[in-house]
Amino acid sequence: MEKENRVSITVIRRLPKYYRYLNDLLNKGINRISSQELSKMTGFTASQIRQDLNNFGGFGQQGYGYNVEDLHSQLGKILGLDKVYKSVIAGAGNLGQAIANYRGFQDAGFEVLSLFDKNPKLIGIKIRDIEIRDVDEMESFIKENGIEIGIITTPKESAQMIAEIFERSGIKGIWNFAPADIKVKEDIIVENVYLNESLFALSYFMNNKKDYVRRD
Amino acid sequence: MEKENRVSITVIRRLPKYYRYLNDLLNKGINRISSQELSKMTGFTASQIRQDLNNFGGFGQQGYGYNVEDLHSQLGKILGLDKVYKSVIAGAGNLGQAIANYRGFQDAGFEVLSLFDKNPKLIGIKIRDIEIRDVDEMESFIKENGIEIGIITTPKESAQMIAEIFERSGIKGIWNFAPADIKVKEDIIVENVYLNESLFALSYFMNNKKDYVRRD
DNA sequence: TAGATTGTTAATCGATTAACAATC
DNA sequence: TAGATTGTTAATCGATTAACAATC
Repeated sequence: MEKENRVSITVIRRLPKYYRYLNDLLNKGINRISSQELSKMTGFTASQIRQDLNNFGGFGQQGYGYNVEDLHSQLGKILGLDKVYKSVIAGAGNLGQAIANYRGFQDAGFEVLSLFDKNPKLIGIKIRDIEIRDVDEMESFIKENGIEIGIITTPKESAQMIAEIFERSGIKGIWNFAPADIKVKEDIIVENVYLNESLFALSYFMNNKKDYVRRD
Repeated sequence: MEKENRVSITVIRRLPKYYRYLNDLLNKGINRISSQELSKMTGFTASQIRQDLNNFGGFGQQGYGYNVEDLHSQLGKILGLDKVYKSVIAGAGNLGQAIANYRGFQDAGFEVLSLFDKNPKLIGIKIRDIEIRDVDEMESFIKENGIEIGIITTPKESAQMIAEIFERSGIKGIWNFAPADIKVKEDIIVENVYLNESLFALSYFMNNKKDYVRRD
């Protein structure tokens, strides 16, 4: 809704972290927090935290700090977590099933309506009430059910083909776990989770410990 | 081996991407590439690519570009992918099983020797030859087998406890999938994969499309 | 040799940190 | 009122881009 001049991506990537910490505070029953205390928890500087939050408005109060519940709910709105998103998972292997099973995503408003696979052995099986269907039915399922998010957990060879089905079906966002760059039209948002790249970075840091110990 | 003054983390995080593209080129039988061509493929500027690579040495040749096979192998060495790492997975649910099953990691030299869980129903089962053992045996298993990497795929409530077992056992690097910050002694490298944060970022970008369409 | 492309320095841009007046 | 802490501007730091001489 804001007509801000586009908040930088590095800021956006920190928001979910703030949100998570605020959630922890909420669960602990703490209802007031200063940027300094948040700094200790998150490792970001207090200055940066205040700067980040002020991209979206002045949520704090001088002399007091931030109200945890309020800030949590504001960040939730900013991140779009006040809505429910319907999603499907393409690829019903272990990773797809792991995501379908994970309560955390459902709790945050991301609902998985179906898994899809081409393996006949999997088709018909249910993961926590969520049926695995034939990938041939995916396009019509997405259209009929107003699915907004498509999740790719297939091998990389199938990723582009799946992405194209998503595109044809009117999907708005793709969460891609395949180690491949998928190409879709510009207004579809693609968020990649490159597990390889994360593992390789771990490997690098392990081999160059001296330089990176206690990095953040 | 290098005694460089510590290459910036943003550079390190791009290396696995270069490595992946070079791997694709290798598989296509292409043996020569310029920074300009790499730029087109990766979306990074040619200038940035040359800068990044020159943190580690001059791998190119004026007037020619880079030899794909050579650069690939150099990056592999830099990332530490020329070694084999022994790892164990704590948490034998879907996510743990997905990782144990994923050939890509084994191919890159990350070998999973065992999964661990506390659920008696899972203990004894094998995932692709990899046995699921009782988490009570984890510490001794790690010590006896010289395990270097511990992977956490448990619910967040158990993550810290698992991390402490890893620490006691002499683990050198932790790949953490639990949405929690784990605290271990400084010289253990921790690489976190926060799936929630990735999903929330997707949600944000979907809700602010106008500003972020065709971001990179 | 002429053309191409690197390696590297300098210029620019953007992000982080510091500082402090405003104010609860 | 005194103390605390924000919101915000200015200063610093670091990362990216541009430019070009070196050289294959």
